Amino acid sequence: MASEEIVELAKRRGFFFGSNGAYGGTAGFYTFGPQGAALKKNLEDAWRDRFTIREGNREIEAPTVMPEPVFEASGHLEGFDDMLVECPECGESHRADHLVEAVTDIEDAEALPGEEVEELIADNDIACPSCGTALAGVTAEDFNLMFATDIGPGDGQPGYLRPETAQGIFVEFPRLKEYARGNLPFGITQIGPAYRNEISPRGGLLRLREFTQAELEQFIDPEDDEPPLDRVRDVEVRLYPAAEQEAEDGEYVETTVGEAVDEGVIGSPWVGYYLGVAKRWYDRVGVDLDRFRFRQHLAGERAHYAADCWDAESEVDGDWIEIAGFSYRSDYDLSKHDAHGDDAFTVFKRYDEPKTVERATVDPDMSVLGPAFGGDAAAVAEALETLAERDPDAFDGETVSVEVGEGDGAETHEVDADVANFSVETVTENGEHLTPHVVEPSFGVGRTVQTLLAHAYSEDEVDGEERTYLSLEPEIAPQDAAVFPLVTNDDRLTDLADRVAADLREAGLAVAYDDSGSIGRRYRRQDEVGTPFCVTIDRDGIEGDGDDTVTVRERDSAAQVRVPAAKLAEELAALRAGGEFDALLDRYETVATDVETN
RNA sequence: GCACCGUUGGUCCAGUGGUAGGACAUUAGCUUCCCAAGCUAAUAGCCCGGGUUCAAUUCCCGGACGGUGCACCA
Repeated sequence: MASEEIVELAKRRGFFFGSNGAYGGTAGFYTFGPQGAALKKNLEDAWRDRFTIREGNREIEAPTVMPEPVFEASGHLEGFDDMLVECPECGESHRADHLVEAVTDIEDAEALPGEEVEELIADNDIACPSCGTALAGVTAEDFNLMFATDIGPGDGQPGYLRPETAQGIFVEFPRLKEYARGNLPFGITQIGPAYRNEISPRGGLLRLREFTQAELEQFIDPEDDEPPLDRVRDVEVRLYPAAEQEAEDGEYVETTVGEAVDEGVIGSPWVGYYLGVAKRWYDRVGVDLDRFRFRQHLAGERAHYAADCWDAESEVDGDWIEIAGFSYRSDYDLSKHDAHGDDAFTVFKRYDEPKTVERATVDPDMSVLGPAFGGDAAAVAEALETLAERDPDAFDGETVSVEVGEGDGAETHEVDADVANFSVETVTENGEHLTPHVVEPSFGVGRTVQTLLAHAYSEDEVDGEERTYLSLEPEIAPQDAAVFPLVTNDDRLTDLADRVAADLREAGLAVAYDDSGSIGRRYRRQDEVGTPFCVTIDRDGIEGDGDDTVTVRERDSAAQVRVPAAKLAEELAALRAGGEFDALLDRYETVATDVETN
């Protein structure tokens, strides 16, 4: 399949299309049409079913706009931008930090301030790689990939559209841990939009400026918590480890989750567990597993906090695209927010047995320190505490000397040892505060939609006529069924068709009704949007002795079976929930149609 | 951001310095008992702005959008 055909079909049939066409269009923004929105919603429901409900996690919904300090803490404000220099001669833009790194020993020029990078460019006579023009004196412009906005009127506080849904979970951790009653492990999910002001949006739904993520943040105790690996131990996975990617003739490793974890191919059992869960889920929603792999991030591609990171990749139109990332983020995110935010981003971990420890403490007599040291008194007391922990022997003498202040203002004070009230106490510790580690499976919903369409796109011949159809899973297809009166010149058929469609809708099924054109044309319309079952009301079904029956036609095979109208909603609901159409062929009368697919 | 190419009914395309044509689709009617059938009719379009010109969908410049390559992708 070619993605042009998908794009054309998507536009024509209402899956997705570039937004704001009436105003010239806006790059990086796509609108999901009726079919696409339904498909996407079904996919999100399937994700929620698997990663929230069945994993015992809880879902939240956080705002998409967040204040600046959140991103100071997360590192996005500092690290989520690129320093660009534009050549005055040829107009080419280059990464300023990369240019500097290329000619100096500096390894992380991205961390340097702009002025310094500009100086380095001038001092090293760096020239434009494209045309050779000297770049000295050219301003290094920061281009931050976050959308900025103002919160509130006037000089309200600066805010940003979240570049990932994850931050909405991390910042609320102090409260979320309460809802988990302080117990690890627990998982929080969120499905929603995220925003990145991409320099160059490309490839339909593949790189957008607004896109939907489905993320799970699994909070764990790194020492004690282990994933239920046995549930997925036998799941077969195609792995593309970093070592194989770097090798001359690197190959896929076909193995099982259990083996890969046991042999250390997958570094983290938690990551391994979610690779297994995800693999099964991708199969369920209709990803072609022959065009699917897990690729490990190369060392250089990994974020510095990620111990191990794997992407789920699908092949679309000859290219491998990232559709999910599975990373072990350690305590990076929570530690950052703990340091920047007001609340504690830790949980209290109770020891199995309370520990009795001897601890050196001081209880300085402030009524002495106060008059003696004035404004420095509090600092002196604090210094005494620190000293007691570090060097209890210092309190053996008559006086204790502590240093207060920093740099030039530093002062050494002598304190009488007995004023410090030094003692070694025996205290009972019931536990400790620990910063949970985070395992993050993060899914791109739009990219998965694109994958499903590409993998479902099929062409064959029915009765010698070419047809295009989407072989979508019934659970995912935008419509559950379509209802047709075979012909419209018989009120009995149209009346029953109306009734059948209404009944199915009342039963919660998404049903299309179509009485326009020939029956073949109507089948093709539904085939092209992937409707798995078409229900046709014909005269044979109403003229017999017994109850009314209708025919149900399966999309891919065009096989038909005659089902009592009264049973229809129940049977279609079962099919949507994963039932096999072939089982209907056994239980009901099949309909000879002389139709051949190949 | 840069370079090249492109943009004509809903979709896919043809074409022209004097404002356009096809195919498919859609709608209505006739016909019609199972896979894009037929007949009749209808709806519907030159991406936006500026320039040249008596006249621009067509030529020129700029922009937007799309494709490809470069760069980028925490």
